[in-house]
Amino acid sequence: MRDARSTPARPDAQRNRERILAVALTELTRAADTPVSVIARKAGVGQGTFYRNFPNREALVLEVYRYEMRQVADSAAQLLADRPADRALREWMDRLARYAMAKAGLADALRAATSGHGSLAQVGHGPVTEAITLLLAANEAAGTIRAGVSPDDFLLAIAGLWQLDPHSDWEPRAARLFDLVTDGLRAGAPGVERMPRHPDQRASG
Amino acid sequence: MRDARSTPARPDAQRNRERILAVALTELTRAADTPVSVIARKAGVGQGTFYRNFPNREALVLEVYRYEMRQVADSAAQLLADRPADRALREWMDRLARYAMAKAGLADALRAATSGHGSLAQVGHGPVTEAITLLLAANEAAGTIRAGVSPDDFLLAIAGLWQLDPHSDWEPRAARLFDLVTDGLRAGAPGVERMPRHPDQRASG
DNA sequence: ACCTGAACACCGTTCAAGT
DNA sequence: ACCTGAACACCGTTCAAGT
Repeated sequence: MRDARSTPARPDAQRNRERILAVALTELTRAADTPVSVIARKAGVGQGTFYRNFPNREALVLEVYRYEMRQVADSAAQLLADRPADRALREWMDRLARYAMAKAGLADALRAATSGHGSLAQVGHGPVTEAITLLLAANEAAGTIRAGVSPDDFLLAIAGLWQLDPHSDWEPRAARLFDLVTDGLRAGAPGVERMPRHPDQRASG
Repeated sequence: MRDARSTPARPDAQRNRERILAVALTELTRAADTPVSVIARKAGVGQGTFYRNFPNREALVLEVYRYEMRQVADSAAQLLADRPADRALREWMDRLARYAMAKAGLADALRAATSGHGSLAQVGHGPVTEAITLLLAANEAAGTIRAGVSPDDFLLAIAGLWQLDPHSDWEPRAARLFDLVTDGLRAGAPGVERMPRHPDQRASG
């Protein structure tokens, strides 16, 4: 492993690392249990080179998954600029769901590699938590959710997402989960006296 | 594997199976990655005997975890006999949380063994789903939750439970999750006009 | 029938040898 | 410095040989 403070890697070494990551994304999405040896071979490097770049298999999987999560996380700011806070939150959840399902192979790889420590939802921790913080703050300010809900609370409430089977008809189940969570967040919010139960349902980003 | 229709096993063979299960419960709770060879040895049998009783490691872990889940599931009926429906539901969730945390080692073993298929929450499927069905029906009848929530919806909403770290201060986080879910279930329920947000908090079974 | 334990297949990780 | 790939350690599963 090489950190930001050390001498920059030789360009060819740099490229090795990137190739490994690219191959890992493709390969682990297809089959979560692809051996390190196969990933190394397809990336055109020896196993030793793999372990020069990553301390172990888990570190690789984590980095790949983290990168993917950051993509969704980063879209939150834009959504908030375009729509009312409650619509932005719901659209973001929908995107998260699509991402989580598209990368389910990766998620399995992560579960297998990190069994025991580190839960799936908290992987993008930096970016994802930031995104949720933004979304919750905007909604709290708009009076569309109650105060005092932490990003951690929110993540825990939607954790069921990662239990859905991407090969199944997961959309309605995710929608029902989001409806329930939305109602839970709304309960006791200042802007809510007699509100329809989950009005976002009729909309589609 | 031997199913119910075949000739009953010899008493000594029967005892082997039970010893394996007992050792597995202890050992997997302590360390989720205990090898099959160790479990077999501590149970006093050869590896071949292990595989005569279980098709693979996953089947063992599943059977142990399923048995543990059934314990919690079966307590639902009694709770409903003793208390109002909403209190019974909350107390049952609290018990489920304590069980899930106590058996976290087992849960890890299961995650590792079944990575890809079968989510943790749905393992006890038979008994657990039955228990939830009872609890939801009673609450719907009492007007304390809205109609049309399936056991599957409920399981998805509390799935975050299995992400908590049993070595951490998980109780308040579980409580906040349950509060949010309770509010979500309550939204739009007939018996609710102006209800306190989550009144169960002040109570303790 | 049922049991044992050595043998097999396979994977993650390391390291001696090379450039 | 960095790379390669054979070697090592370890685990799940099978199977020949025994009772």
